[in-house]
Amino acid sequence: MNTRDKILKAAKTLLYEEGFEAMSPSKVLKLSGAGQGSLYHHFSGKKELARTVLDDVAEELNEVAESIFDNENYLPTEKIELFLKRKRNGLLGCKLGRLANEKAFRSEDLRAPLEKYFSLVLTKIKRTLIEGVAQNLFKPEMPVDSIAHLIVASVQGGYVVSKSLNDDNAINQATQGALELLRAYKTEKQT
Amino acid sequence: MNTRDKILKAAKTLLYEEGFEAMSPSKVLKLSGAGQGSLYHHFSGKKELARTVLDDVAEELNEVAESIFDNENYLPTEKIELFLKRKRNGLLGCKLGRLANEKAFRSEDLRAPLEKYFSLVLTKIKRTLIEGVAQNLFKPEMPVDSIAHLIVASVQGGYVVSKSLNDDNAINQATQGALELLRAYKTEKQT
DNA sequence: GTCTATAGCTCGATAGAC
DNA sequence: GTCTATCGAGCTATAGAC
Repeated sequence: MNTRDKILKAAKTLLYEEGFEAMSPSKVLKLSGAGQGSLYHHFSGKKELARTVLDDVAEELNEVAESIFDNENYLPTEKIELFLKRKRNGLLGCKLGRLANEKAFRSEDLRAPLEKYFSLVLTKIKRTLIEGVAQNLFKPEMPVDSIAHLIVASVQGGYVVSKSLNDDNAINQATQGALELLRAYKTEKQT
Repeated sequence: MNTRDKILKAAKTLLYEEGFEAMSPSKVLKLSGAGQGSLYHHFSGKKELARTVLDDVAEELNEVAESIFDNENYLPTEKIELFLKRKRNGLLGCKLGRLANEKAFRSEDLRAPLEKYFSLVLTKIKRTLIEGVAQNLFKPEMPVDSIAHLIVASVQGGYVVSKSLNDDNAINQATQGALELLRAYKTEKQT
């Protein structure tokens, strides 16, 4: 692995585990094994390094979402279920959502990967719900927009509650709750 | 207002607006107008200052929750509705939940106020749901534990999504979604 | 109890040899 | 392209006058 990639890998780990503010260039360089100047040879600074990492992370998470929601092997109802039933460790957190509260993410350049990912996921879920209604799997009165938001929020909020309670399972209870509630919007066509 | 209170007030503002890491003692002192030594006369350091502020914030938020869930004037269904319909500005964030992802909050001493508040709220919501079932307002098959988690997560996750999208209303869509889904668990006794 | 001065450290970033 | 050395600024905390 070349120096640039080693730096990116170290930055990715630190962004996930400690966040942006705590990811100091010196920590990145120490973890990557690279020398001091290398970071500023490959990147204009800490911000650009983080942005490069986060564009990559957003792409990864988007591929996970695609593997569920753009997969023709599943029914709309199954897609929603698969997304909500993913096993998540609440004490780790979402690689993007965990950063949303940091001061630096009020600026467009750092927030952009978060906006891109959440927009995409919300769109995919909304479309899936609409398809479910069209296929008579969900009841027609389903408010797709607000329910798409709720589904995403149940994951992100689950992480927050898990971390606050130091309970890795709180997030799974939240997504389980969303799943239970959604059942009521299924038609009799369902098992 | 005495110096200690001025310092607490400034720290409270900065914790809410910028978080713990970004709340430097120098900023606190500048905002409060107090001199350098005062902070360390009244508090052992930055951590104890934050803990004092957060115990206070947890108490405030708990009083809000009590005003809804421990109020005999409302039906259980109305209590849940009031909680979910509170107008929230998604770009501000929860004074406690916004801190959950910071590194310093992995230690017990800083996390304690967050755990206390979320435990209390979850307990109150769960109890309210159980009362609702007992009064035949909610259907008996309602899974109260996971739904209580979902309700809290819809708020906390709503803030995360709002900040990520820079959309102050995303949180209201998420809580609205929770409300819509809950409707299906209401009995015919409801209007 | 409040102030000014300053310690020791780490931050993000730069200079310049090789 | 990678390294070592170092900058100025801001960090958390302490010393000591009043």
